[in-house]
Amino acid sequence: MNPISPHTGTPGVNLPALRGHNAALVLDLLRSAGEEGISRLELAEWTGLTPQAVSKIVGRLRDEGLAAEAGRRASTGGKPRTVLRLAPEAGHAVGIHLDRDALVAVLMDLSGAVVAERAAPLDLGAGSDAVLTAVAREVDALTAVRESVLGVGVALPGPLDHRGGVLHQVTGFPEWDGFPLRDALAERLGAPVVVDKDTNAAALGLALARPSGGGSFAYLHLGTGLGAGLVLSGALYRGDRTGAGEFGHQVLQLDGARCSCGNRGCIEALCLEAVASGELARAARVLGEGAANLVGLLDIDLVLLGGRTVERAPEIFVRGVSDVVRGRARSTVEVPVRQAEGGGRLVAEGAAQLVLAPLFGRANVAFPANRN
Amino acid sequence: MNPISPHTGTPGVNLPALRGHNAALVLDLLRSAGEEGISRLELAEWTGLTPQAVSKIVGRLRDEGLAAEAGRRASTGGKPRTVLRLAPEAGHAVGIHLDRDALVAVLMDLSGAVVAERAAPLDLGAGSDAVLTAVAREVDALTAVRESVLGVGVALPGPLDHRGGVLHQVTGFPEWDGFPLRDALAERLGAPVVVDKDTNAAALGLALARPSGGGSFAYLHLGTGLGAGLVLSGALYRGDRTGAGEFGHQVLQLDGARCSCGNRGCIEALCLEAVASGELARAARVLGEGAANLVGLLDIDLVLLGGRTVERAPEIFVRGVSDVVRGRARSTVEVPVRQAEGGGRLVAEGAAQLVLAPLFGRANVAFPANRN
DNA sequence: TCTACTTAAACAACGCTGTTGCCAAAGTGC
DNA sequence: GCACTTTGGCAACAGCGTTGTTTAAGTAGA
Repeated sequence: MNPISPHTGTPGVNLPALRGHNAALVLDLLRSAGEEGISRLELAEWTGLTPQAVSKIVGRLRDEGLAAEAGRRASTGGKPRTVLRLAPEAGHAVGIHLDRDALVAVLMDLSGAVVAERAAPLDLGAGSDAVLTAVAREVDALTAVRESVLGVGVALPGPLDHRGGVLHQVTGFPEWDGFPLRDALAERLGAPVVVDKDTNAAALGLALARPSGGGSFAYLHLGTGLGAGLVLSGALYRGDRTGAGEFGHQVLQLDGARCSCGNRGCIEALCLEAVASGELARAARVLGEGAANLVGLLDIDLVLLGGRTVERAPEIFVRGVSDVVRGRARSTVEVPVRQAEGGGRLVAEGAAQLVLAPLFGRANVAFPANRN
Repeated sequence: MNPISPHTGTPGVNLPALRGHNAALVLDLLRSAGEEGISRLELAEWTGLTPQAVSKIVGRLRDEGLAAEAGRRASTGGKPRTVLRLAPEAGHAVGIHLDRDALVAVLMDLSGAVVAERAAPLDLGAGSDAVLTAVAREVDALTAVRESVLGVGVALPGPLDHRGGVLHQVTGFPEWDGFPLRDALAERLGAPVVVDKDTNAAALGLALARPSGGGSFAYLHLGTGLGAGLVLSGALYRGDRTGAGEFGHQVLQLDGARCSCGNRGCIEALCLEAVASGELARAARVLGEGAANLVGLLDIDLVLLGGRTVERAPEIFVRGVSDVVRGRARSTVEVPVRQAEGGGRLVAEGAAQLVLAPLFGRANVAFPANRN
């Protein structure tokens, strides 16, 4: 039998697919425009479609309750442009961040605004049933009043398979190996569920928060471990087995100190050892060398830092990483290093965006019946 | 003014764009099918389009001379399927590989077969006029008889900007800095020209030669320098400034030996130093550590090795890199390490594919009026 | 040799897409 | 008030893939 089966290749595009693509595109521009709104003619310019086509698409979105008119611009000598805005309350998503010892949950509307938030302690090692119960409790609490909940996004430490929503051996918790989290949770909640790595969710959330669609950045997460989320040319890059972003075990020191993974000289080992001994500047420098490797290898424009360890002393890490990245730059283009905004809610927000992003054509997500 | 200008975002899709996409898709499947050919119904299964839609598309391709019927399959109880094949002679592309001391040129037909080949010594430092003259001579020699030459692809060591076709300071040859190679050559030849890094061209050629569309691999080129070409989920990844694949100056040894780039512990420095002292196994091991970093970071399925230094002792390098990659693997999936096929012609073939790939929707190429 | 059946591909009518041409609506400026 | 500018809806249209039907070209069995 052929190793490659039909229908897994690049899909052909028919008229419904075209319609969906253009509608998602317009919806994404409405989302980006936010409170300020955007006119039909501007949508036409941005999409390259004719104004009339945009009018039709906007009309359909209005009929579905996803968009609404909201005032008008100042006139430039003729009829003033009608401002269109996304209807944020037309849909909601729940985002769940499962960490080793805590659970953070948010309810997000279509605009990306968090409308409700919960947090609870959690023992990820307490077994699947206890964790599922905890998740269900938070989801129920958040969605008690709301309707129009499109789905639940769950982000947790990897490794896992985002397509199937199946966990591999979550670091330190071997009992999760092979657990079909997505399907188990979907059945329990009676709602669609998406599962992804915490770093991927964070990167997706940060990508959607950026004004421009394009651009490439790395989100480096330094907490109890070290991982990365990669956004390349505007799209979250997960790799074919959700393995991309394995940043912590990049070797940075041949024959260096032994790491818990069995190899030597991993960034994570070097970095965490420096943190443990209180030498944050040295940890930042090590992180910076790894970041500079990423920047060079992947032509990255921006480095964002997050995670509990970073949040404890953000200036030291931003400064330290920035210095190394600037020093190693081979191009004249400056690559900024910043702390990721969002703080403790960052991953949960990204988890909610796992559900919302496909509506805006920003999928790269394991939602059922999606190509990625 | 808005930092992001209209029409640079994700483009809307209208009917001509849809038609072009589907036609390119079918053409790509015809290309992949090669000598064996493919039937209309198989095309329909692979694209997800209806058989009737495929029939129409195939009809148009036949009218344009790009496809032809070529016999029929064995019957399975009814009318036998008509086999369709790409018409390889319907178009040709020239691929030029400019290296520091040599020029390799190929003439390639639509199927990817090399129909003519030339090689000549070259001094990349002899000035733009001399190099352009040499290129024009080879192009003229290759295209003397042929018509239907779609364009010329040029691959050379970076850094450069593939979108604008402008060189930056080619390592060791500062006089090329800022030279608009694409436009200068296009004017001289009177034909469309595409310019890209040698490693990118090689990776593109290797990607198109693979049977499956998807998959991620890294092509590592070890010659007078060390670089990489990255194919991620089936698409060549160049980065927004053609900077991706800067593999040689990944730091692998903090505070290691000084590299020509000014930093310390770069893979290129470590690797080439080992090569210079005849310790190929050590060079291979260093290369392997870098490769294992890539494999982990980018969830890569396959590592291909090429370049003159590798070709001098391929078994040593394949074995050495493979051992390290296997030893560092964190997943159960085996990542094969192989020598890249194509030998000295690899980059020139990839350069020709820079021209052809857009026809098959495999663009990711700086061709005029292309989105990437 | 004939008939029934199966499979492939073309033909015709269709629905839906974005596009084009035209016109009403809603402002500004003199 | 009038001329002009700009926005956006309405109607007709061309072109896309889809659906329903027919024709072509084989196999299998009596």
